[in-house]
Amino acid sequence: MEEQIQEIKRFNRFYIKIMGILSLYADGSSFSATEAMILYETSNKKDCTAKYLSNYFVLDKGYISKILRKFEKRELIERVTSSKDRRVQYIYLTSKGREELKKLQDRANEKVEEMIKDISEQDVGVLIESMNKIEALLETKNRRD
Amino acid sequence: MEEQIQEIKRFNRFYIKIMGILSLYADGSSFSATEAMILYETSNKKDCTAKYLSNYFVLDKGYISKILRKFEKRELIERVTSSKDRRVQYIYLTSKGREELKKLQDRANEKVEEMIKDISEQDVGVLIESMNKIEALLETKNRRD
DNA sequence: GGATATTAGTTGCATTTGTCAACTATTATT
DNA sequence: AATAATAGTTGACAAATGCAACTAATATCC
Repeated sequence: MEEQIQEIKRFNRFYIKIMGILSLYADGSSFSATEAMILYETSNKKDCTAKYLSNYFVLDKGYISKILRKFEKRELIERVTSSKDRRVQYIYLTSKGREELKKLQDRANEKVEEMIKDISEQDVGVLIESMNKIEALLETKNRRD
Repeated sequence: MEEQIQEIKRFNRFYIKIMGILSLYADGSSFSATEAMILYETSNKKDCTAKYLSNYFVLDKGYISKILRKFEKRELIERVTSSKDRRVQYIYLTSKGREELKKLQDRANEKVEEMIKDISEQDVGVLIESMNKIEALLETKNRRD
């Protein structure tokens, strides 16, 4: 048991490092990692709201609000007040927002390609299977929508 | 290929979230995540130096320097100038530093235990195997000491 | 051997990132 | 209607991190 915990922690350290090196979505400068994740989640989540983002990323709602304002200034998103509850604003990517997100994603794709470029096709299969197993085993927990 | 990349990226998002929720080493307040990693790595790496930490974590050396100074003030580390090269200072944990690190580690252990507490022993085995596979497949790259 | 370049670490300043608390507008509760 | 709760905003602030100039030491090159 103790030993298993150590192995899991070792993996976590390892993977933190991998992700740091990948810096997925860290493209030069136009978005911070957090901003990129928010942009992505906005497109991913149906009828996304500030509150959802704040819960999902466990980030202060004031901070989320500021990021969204910036996005709005840059015309990456638009906000539509809910007709049911006028406190709520749904967030949607504009076409420019989708474009920018796509650029980020393309860049992230390249980094992942780079990461696996020396791994045989078969081993990439093993890699993904392993990832899926981990996800399946851990995922039922930590659900919060 | 494209699909595999998407799966890997999905796993990365998933695992970022897991680690966020775990917040390993984020114990209340006495250390930030970065500080905790640095404390750990200081104990982990033989004859650790500021330069090593800066490279290893890809963090500004000025920033590292400040964290180390704080650690020194708190008497968690001590620095010993190398006799071969007096620009270099080796960093060692004091007994107080080891104590604090141990507290962090105990807390991190508890979180990992919590994470796997509803998973059968056998599945924990699968989990760890999967982690090890991922590590083995990715690790030959990204070596920098 | 001295001039010059490089390196490890430090320091002050700037920026980025994030938190907190007070506030507004709106909806829910009683 | 009165009060409480909720979604989001805002400004002041704190923490985390980067940058560039600096010092001291060592390495390199003539």
